[in-house]
Amino acid sequence: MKHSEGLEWAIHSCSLLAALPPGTCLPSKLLAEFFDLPEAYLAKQMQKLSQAGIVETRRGPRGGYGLARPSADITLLQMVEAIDGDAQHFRCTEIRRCGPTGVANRHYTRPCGIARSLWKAEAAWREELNKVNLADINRMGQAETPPEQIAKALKWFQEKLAGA
Amino acid sequence: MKHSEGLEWAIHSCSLLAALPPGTCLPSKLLAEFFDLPEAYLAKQMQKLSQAGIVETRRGPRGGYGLARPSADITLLQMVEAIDGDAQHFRCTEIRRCGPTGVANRHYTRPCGIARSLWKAEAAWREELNKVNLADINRMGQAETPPEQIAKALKWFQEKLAGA
DNA sequence: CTATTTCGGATATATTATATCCGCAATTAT
DNA sequence: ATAATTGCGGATATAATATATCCGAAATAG
Repeated sequence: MKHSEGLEWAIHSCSLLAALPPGTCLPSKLLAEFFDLPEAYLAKQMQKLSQAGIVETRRGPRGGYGLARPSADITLLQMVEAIDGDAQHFRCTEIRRCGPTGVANRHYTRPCGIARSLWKAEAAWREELNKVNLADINRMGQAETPPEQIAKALKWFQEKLAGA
Repeated sequence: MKHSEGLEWAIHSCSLLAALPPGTCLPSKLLAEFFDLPEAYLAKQMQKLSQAGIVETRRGPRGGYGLARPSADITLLQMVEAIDGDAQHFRCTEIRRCGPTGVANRHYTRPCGIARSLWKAEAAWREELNKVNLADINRMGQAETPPEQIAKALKWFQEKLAGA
């Protein structure tokens, strides 16, 4: 019961794209360098975001990944589901029907209380994730990121994009 | 991002113990037979419940597992954490501090908005799980379990406990 | 005291996650 | 056109975790 490590990478990458001027396109090489992450595996995460329609890709020189929608229209839930999948965390195998005291399937009309309770909690979790979007995250980021880092990052991108 | 399969087994086993007369003690062999599950692995789940103080164990003849507390005092969250662990699902590795634009650790005063948002959603999930206890689950079970199965189970236990 | 029952830690196997590599297709700058 | 860049998808290797089993130690009934 845990998130994949790539989730953190993917969300931070989206957050970075949202912080830069709209339409900015960053290749996986640059993203990996910025966060000091393994490029090939980060690219796999971005690929998942692309398949989910969260980022758009541009191939070829000057290509890379860019947000497919305004940051306010990309929720945390969408990113989480893109990376970790949208399957329910609890999969009921209906063991209540098994064993010597089980009865015919038609007698079971709805999921058992255990499954319903666990699914209800999952729903609360998803609801909370759906309340937060990339714009919110970047507002928080602006308040909590050290000014020194913001300056450093601005300078770094200027040099990188100028050099290319 | 998913629950272990043993979670379903553990909760159903607790639910069964709560449904039987207080103080009832069932060995893993009987539990496994009742749900048609692999005995050795089910015992592992019960072991976790025991280590978490949810069930008490009695070794030797006539031994087995029994609830350590009244069913109203055992929450779904406690059982979930006993089986799947109580670690946070999202582990922040602070990649914001890495790479060429990171600054000294002392400049970061609190977790980033991404981690806080994900943890908040987890908190909502735990809160929901903590609202439900074993007594609730069994009330639900009484309403949704086919009467045919209840009768069958009663008979099965009578025979089993008489034969022993 | 002894035989039996049952739990619990150690161990093995299977599955999944993590990480990498390479050829291909698409795009762009020259 | 051509060469260079970049993402995509498949194939593969390794690490971590979940799943499953076994056997010894502990406890009890008789």
